[in-house]
Amino acid sequence: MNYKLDQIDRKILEILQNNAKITNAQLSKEVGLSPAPTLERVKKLEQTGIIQSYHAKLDPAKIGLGVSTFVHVGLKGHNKENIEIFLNAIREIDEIIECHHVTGTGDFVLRVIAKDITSYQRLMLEKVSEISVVDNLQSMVILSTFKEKKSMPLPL
Amino acid sequence: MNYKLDQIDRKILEILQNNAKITNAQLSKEVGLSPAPTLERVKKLEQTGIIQSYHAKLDPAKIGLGVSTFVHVGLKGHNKENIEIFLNAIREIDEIIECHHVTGTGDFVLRVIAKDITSYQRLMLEKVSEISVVDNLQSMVILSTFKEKKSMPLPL
DNA sequence: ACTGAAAGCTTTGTGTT
DNA sequence: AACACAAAGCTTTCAGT
Repeated sequence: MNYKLDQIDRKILEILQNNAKITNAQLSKEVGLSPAPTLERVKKLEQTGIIQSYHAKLDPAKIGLGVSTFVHVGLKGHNKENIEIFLNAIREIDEIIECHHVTGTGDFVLRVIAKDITSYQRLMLEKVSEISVVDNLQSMVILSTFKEKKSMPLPL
Repeated sequence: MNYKLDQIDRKILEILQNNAKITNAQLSKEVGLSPAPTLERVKKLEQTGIIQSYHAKLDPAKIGLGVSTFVHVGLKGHNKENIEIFLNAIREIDEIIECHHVTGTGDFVLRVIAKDITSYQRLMLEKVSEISVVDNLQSMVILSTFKEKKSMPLPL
């Protein structure tokens, strides 16, 4: 499932990844089309699912979320049942904002966000460690973030 | 720098994190205010920087980006100069969409996205490994993503 | 924080190149 | 496909309450 995007489509995608709130009038100017066909292209990109959704990005620090981490999780077994148990538990925990199944030493990588180290520690001890199928945990606290592109490279 | 948000502000933030394209009219209905004061609150949240930006989220698979990874990077030394050299090199590489300085075994965690395993391998071998201050690399390929919340937990 | 009105823009549709 | 133009519908702003 791969679509043929021309140069204009790519430009639209690049712009909307970085600024979803741009008006269609402005967007059309930047890509060099008139408003009508520009909007048509955006609609098509949405309908085909190339554009999945639009999100506001908040500043974690300003809403009292000072701690952001990656956590490597090893499970006690790699069978389907254990994975299901783990995922069901993960789904219930609001502070876990991402959960990826990965190759390598651990089985899963989590992205966790919390108010401070104290509440992070309590979260990990009381909730994540307590999941029956969890064997081992390794936390990496993010000290600072140097790059956080909201746009992906568009190939071809 | 922390702001006092009431229940309505939190509801606005929650909604906009999940759907930045909602109209003000609809948003005002969902939070139970009329359009004018609702818009005022959104503007204030933008001005204070609590809302940082708005982004379109694309489907990587549909634009031909099949490989997404985490990479742990260890540097040859933890001094300022080496870190600067590393960050300057990282900034130039489009496929690296995130770079975090973290505690733990490695020094940095990267988020990398590429067309396929072949081009990923070439990217790592020819570009990332070649950075003079890089000592060791460990890639974890994301097999699947089970949770990817675009909204963070709002404390209090 | 609300209502109500006015201005401006977005968006849609038609006909044309 | 894209354009220009016009019409309809929102969004947004600005009064006054």
